[in-house]
Amino acid sequence: MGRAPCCDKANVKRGPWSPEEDATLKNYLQTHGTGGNWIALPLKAGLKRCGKSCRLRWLNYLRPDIKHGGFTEEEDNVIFTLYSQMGSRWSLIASQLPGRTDNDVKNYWNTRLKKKLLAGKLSSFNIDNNGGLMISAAKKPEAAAASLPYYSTPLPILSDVGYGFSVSSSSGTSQSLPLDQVMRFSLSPSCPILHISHNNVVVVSSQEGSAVSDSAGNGYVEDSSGILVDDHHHHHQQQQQFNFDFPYEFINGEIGVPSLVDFSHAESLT
DNA sequence: AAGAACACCAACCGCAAGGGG
DNA sequence: GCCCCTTGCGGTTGGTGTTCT
Repeated sequence: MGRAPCCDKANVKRGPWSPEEDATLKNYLQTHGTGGNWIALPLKAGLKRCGKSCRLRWLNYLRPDIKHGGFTEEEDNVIFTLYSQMGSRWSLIASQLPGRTDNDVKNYWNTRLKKKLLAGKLSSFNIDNNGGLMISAAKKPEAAAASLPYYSTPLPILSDVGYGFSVSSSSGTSQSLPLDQVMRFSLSPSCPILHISHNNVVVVSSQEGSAVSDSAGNGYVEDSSGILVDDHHHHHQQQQQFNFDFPYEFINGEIGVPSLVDFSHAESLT
């Protein structure tokens, strides 16, 4: 036996809310409040809706302080900065944006902001007291020693950006990038962080299962864990794994590489 | 003009956390 | 400490509108 459903699904209305239902819910809440129990609320208010549905409708749409309409560039940058630090904690991100709901922020990110970021159109980011906003999947000792900030959340925003490596310039143009150029920046084995910029170029990794090749025609594939491997070695069961394993920082709106990064691993590619 | 593809977003679902008995 | 219930959250879905071919 699983958990009992929160309401009798056969006897509740689902789908879009009618203006009449909105008015009923709004009037009830403005008169009585939630009463501390959303589950019992629809019955008291005379609505044939699930309590969860009522709560969602109120929080995401009917609340008087909700801000409807487009996001400002300032809001974009707040969302991106916070997402970079904490990942998809939409409620926390939304709490920093008055009038915005977690659902709003989440939808906005998924439908627009990801693309905006990849097109290189985000104009500015916060730089913290240590001079950089760092993004990485794992703590790196050198960064810790240098007192650089680190965050444990990877950059999932890049997980579905497309296939192969591509380059977005700050002017918004995009082109594919030979892997041997990418490998100037892809340095050491272990963590699949896949986004980095250098000299105003942003490099974005591929999705799982895609393949890329360098200018000499050597093939590379991503293995089942999303790690980029040399296709030749892959087939000979001598896998070499190449990943980004260093912190990034935002410098003038670009993601930059701190000077402490050791590029020596890159040599193993050629 | 019509169908397909894409974009947007409201709403739903399931899970986890927290609180009360 | 355990169980049950409610709430809050994040991921996902599906309907609708818009743009493209």
